[in-house]
Amino acid sequence: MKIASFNINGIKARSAALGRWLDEAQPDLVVLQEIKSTDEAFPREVIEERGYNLETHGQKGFNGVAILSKHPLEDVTRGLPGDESDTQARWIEATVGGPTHALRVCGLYLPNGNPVELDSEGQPKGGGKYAYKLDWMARMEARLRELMALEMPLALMGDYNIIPQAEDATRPDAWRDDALFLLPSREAFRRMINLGLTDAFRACTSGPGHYTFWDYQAGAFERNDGIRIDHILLNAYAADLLIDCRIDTEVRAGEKPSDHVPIWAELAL
DNA sequence: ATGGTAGCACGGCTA
Repeated sequence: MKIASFNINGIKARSAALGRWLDEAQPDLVVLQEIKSTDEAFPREVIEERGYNLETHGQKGFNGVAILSKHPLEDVTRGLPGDESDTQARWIEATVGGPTHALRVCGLYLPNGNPVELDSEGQPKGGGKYAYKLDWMARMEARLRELMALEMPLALMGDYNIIPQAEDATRPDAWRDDALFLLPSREAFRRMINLGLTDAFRACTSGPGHYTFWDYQAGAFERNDGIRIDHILLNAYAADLLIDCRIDTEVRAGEKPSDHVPIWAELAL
């Protein structure tokens, strides 16, 4: 089973590009981020006409996530638990059955967190975007602790807005004080990894020069000035089934591309 | 310090 994550940056503007990639890559399951659409306005045709089931968790204008799958999706839940007042659409879960095992999938769009606002003590300012990011990550860790009790394969994938290490950026110095690379961000990411998750990409490929995002501005892609912030994390049941994980870099050179490219993993299930 | 680009939706926010 080939599973993938793609920050589509606006599904209405990206239907053609998504269709081209689906035809080429033939994934079994995809989580999308930044659909920037309500559920009602989502252009479902491009997905459904290719034989995918579709579950959306949308929002007007910003954010929004979705799961598409050739196999039926079961036990779909929407929203990250832990804060009833949080109205941002950034989390969706579903279970998909393969020939041999079922897989629990979480599709996530982790908050960006910029601008970083700190108080006089150097702590994230309450109500600010960086505090929201760290609060959201704490809630994700709590949900992950529940999911780790499931004795079945688990994949958490999406736009994490986290640069895990310096080698995951062309110019790490440029990101030193950015919410994507600040130490508290990377510590919160590592805490989740340390609960027993495998970074599928790093299980298959080491070294610098592998990115999933290039800014639209200043010709970042042409200069290969990128960052690796879209990740597929697997629990041990899923990591034991990992065959390969790759980034579809060439998608960024296509017509009217998203600023992110897809990342996918092949699992033996 | 600014401006550089893009999406949504039509003004300004988000990234």
